[in-house]
Amino acid sequence: MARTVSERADILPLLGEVFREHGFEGASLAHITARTGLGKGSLYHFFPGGKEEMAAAVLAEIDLWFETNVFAPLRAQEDGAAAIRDMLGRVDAYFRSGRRVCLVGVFALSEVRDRFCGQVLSYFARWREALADALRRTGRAPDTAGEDAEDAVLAIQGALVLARALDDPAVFTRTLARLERRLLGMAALHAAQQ
Amino acid sequence: MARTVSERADILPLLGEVFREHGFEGASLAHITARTGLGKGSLYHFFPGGKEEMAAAVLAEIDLWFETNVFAPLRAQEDGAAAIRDMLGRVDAYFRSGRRVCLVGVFALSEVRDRFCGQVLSYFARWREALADALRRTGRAPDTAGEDAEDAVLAIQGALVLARALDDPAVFTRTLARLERRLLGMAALHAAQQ
DNA sequence: GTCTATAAAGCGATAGAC
DNA sequence: GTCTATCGCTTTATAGAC
Repeated sequence: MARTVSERADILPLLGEVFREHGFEGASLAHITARTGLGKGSLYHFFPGGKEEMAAAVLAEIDLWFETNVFAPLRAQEDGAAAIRDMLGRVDAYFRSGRRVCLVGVFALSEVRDRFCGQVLSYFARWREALADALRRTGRAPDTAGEDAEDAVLAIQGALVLARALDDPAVFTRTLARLERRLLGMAALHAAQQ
Repeated sequence: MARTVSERADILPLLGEVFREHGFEGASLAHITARTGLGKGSLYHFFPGGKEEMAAAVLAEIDLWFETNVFAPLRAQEDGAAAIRDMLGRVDAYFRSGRRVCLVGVFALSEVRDRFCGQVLSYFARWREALADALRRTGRAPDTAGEDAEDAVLAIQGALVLARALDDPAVFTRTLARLERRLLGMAALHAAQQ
């Protein structure tokens, strides 16, 4: 691990990995110092609030990344189908084709959800709404777009669970391919019908 | 909490709830003694191997319940469509319509998966295969049944994540309804085509 | 079978030197 | 900004009385 002077932003990704792999409770300071190469002194210099502040900062960084690279493009890109295809590509890259887990999902499942309730809820709610927006632009009926978007977001989370449970990242890859068909396969059809 | 002499089998469900709510690392002996009403002496009398043995016993109990009430009926019931409908009903009841989380899924996501690797993998693999079996009996093409079963199992897990993240159990209920349509809605069609 | 007392280790967090 | 030393508390686990 690099032993030079570091910045808070540099260690956030490393912190993220530790929380992803061990969960909030399992992510001990010992794990964190080992992964980051920083002593407790440095850690508490950057995060006076301790572990809770570290986790909140990681969540905020993840949130910003998804807002910038996933949610905003979903809302802004005029071609809904292209927007959805881009989302699936970025999601595949972010989750390393099923080899990396979703920290927000991990937090959601345990009782630490309550500590980060707002951040967890907002992440998934905005993902669902942004995807529903894009779906409507593909010509999907407004009243089904919401449920279809929810179905897709939840499938991504479930695929991460199953891929890890079965120790088979291909589950995730297959799921993304199926989602593309489910979300876009009928888009041309819908559009043509109008 | 009942203060009389207890049996190992009586405390397993309570242990399950603690592990579900806090995860393996977060489930401290303090939480466990509080929930079960048993002192450490009793706990170590029943589970000499400590927390790890407790978690393994809970996983085994869950496995047995699903084998008996979900997997076996899926494989045995001649009417595939009825078998799948039964599964969805029992899953809805087990997960309390989205208010209860899947312990095996929770374990799968963190690094404790490695400790219970075999049990976690077997649970999901058998669920997927049993459901694929039932799907084939509805007339679904053998080569798509496997992927459709995988999609359903993973949707259930994802719905539990999202329901908790959004603090909205209805996400789970909606997902089960959608799965019934997706798995069986076209069953009559498939059967009729033959 | 259940309890309390206790051991030994690990935890998150702080202080203060550099 | 980084480190080491240390505090006080919680952790898992054991021992032994009842």
